[in-house]
Amino acid sequence: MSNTAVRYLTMLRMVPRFPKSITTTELAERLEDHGFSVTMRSIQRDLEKLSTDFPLLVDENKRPFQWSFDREAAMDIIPALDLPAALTFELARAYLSPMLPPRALSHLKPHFDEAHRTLLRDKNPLGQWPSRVRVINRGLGGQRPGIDADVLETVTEALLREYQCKLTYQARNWPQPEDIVVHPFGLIFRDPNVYLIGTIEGREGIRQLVLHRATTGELIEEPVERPDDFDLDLYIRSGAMGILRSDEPVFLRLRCDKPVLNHLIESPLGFDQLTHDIDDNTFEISVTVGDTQDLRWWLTAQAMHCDILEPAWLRDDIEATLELGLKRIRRAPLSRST
Amino acid sequence: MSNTAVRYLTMLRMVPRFPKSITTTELAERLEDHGFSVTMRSIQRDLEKLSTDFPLLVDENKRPFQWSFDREAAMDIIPALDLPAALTFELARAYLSPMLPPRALSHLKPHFDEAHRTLLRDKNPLGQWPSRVRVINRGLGGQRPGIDADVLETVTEALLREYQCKLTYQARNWPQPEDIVVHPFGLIFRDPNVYLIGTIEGREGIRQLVLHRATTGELIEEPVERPDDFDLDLYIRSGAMGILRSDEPVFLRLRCDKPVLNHLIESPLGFDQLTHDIDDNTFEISVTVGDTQDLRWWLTAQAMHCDILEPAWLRDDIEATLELGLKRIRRAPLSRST
DNA sequence: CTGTGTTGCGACATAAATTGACGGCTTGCT
DNA sequence: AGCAAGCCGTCAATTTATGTCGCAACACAG
Repeated sequence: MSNTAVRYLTMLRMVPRFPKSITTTELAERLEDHGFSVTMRSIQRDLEKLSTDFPLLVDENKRPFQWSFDREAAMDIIPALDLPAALTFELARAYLSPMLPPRALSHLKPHFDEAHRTLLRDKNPLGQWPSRVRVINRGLGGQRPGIDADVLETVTEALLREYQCKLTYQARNWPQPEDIVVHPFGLIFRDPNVYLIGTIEGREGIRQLVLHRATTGELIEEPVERPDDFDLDLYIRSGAMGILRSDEPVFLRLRCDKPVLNHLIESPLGFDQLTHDIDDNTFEISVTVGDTQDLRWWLTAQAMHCDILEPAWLRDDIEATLELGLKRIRRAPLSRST
Repeated sequence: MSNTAVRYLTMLRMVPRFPKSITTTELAERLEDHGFSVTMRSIQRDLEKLSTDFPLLVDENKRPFQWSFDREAAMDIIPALDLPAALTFELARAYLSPMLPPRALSHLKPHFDEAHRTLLRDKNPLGQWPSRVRVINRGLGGQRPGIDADVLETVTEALLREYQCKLTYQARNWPQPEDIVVHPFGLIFRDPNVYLIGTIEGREGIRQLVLHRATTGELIEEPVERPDDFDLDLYIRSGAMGILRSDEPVFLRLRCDKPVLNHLIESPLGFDQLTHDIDDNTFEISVTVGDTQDLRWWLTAQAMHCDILEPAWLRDDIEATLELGLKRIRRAPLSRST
């Protein structure tokens, strides 16, 4: 194939989205790396030709011209999205919107937009598609705390490139925001919050920084100092996040009422789930699951619909939770007591 | 710009992923629509040239050659994903994997792969990125029931194009699978299941079909017969899905213990949430939320950490749930009783 | 302010490619 | 068998792409 066309494509992929930019000289080098040896002149001509068909922006003020791709511009996918794929993108957006911080979502926006356009344009003359599909999200529907535009970007880049970064941060118990230098070890997305795990320069111990408490972020091009034996999984399992009570999986055996918990049969809790009917109104399942907070919540709420046959300690746990809850709710303040 | 290169791009976008295909003749027509008038001969030549640089497949057995794009092939995005965008894709995958049926996810796979490669290749010589980020999912971590490859595809296409479709389906109370013709009205994704809402030809009433119970699907190119006044949102709110107890939002007032429920302060349950401290160990929040099943679960499990000040009926509800649960768990079968 | 190096751009000649046209050939269908 | 559609090789005319040169504009350092 005429390597011209391929070179065009390669060039297009090299031009970054707007805030960033690239110069002809850089392009020349990078093309060289890819095996295209062409004159600078050609690159200049190419860029101009391309900008008639693609949303390329030039800043002609700085002298090595700064070329960038329109920030919002639709992405071009090859091959074009087909209908099911586009629909899947829509679903993804519905699922992710309440889960990911808005800033992160914005990176996916051009892609979602492309999918959206495909759905509207392609075959659906009525444009009625949005009225045909609904996603019902689980959870309490809380809001995600807002994360600063730059902070997330800085932190992810620092993490991936193993650099330090500077954050303006105010922990819950700090009287006021401080500028801190962080050595990032890892990032944990846990439903409502995003945690940066790392050390703060000049202070002891591994910290968890809740990203929405940071207001500014800046990359520092200094290598991270990290203990060789740090391991994010071990850190999480150590209980530092207060999530998993234990690393041990739980072998769970439940006796469930039939109409109410039928969905357990069709959506097993784990890969090894075994189900067998006891009588017309009862069935038992046995399955290995992770010992999570959510599991306890669910069992607590379902206690009236099932018996926890095993493990005994978990049943005792739930019983205690129920007991404490009931005790408290019974001596609860009157509704109008504030 | 030389319209050759643009034509190449346009052609590439027209070639669908593998199971589907397109012929030179079709391409000629569609290119004509896009304003490229070229000989068939050129198109033939183009396709051959392109296939040296792109994973194009040809079936030369059928006589109008069938061209398609490699099903698994990496997508090409213009411009290339930058680091934060690629990371966001990774996160999206982590969040979505347990949420979406595998078949739907497979449509996103090429895109996730592209992101993955970007992360590994681009700037991260150590390839250590996967050890740096974790997503901790909520929920019980159950499996999604498997949905047949064709079924989801057929159903989405039927929905979008307003056609009927034929499914081999076995409802829970049917003795054996039957072939039914469905008039699809809408699709509802609700965490573990996907529901197709519509009518069955020759039977009364609007049905909910759980997609994983269908084994085959086939598009029927006949227009859907749907009441003009059908509205998916109204349908859901009518309680048909057994989700929302009421359409009415709940005005919730909680008195919470401080260290345990601190996260409510930072991740409000709703936009109008107001918080005020009572003393060092207690705070109150008031907020409007949807009356969902999940809300009740959560309140039940949190009963030991907070008082439900309002609404009284919800408190009574939770109290009843706790009471029944406790009663049941206390007279539960012994652990070794099976 | 002045040189120096870099970058952009117009022009031009050459090399390379694209393209349509034609004709022979295979394949599938009637 | 006959016909139509589609694939492919070939070729000449045309269009493009590319390197090179020269000049101008700009950036920067001294």
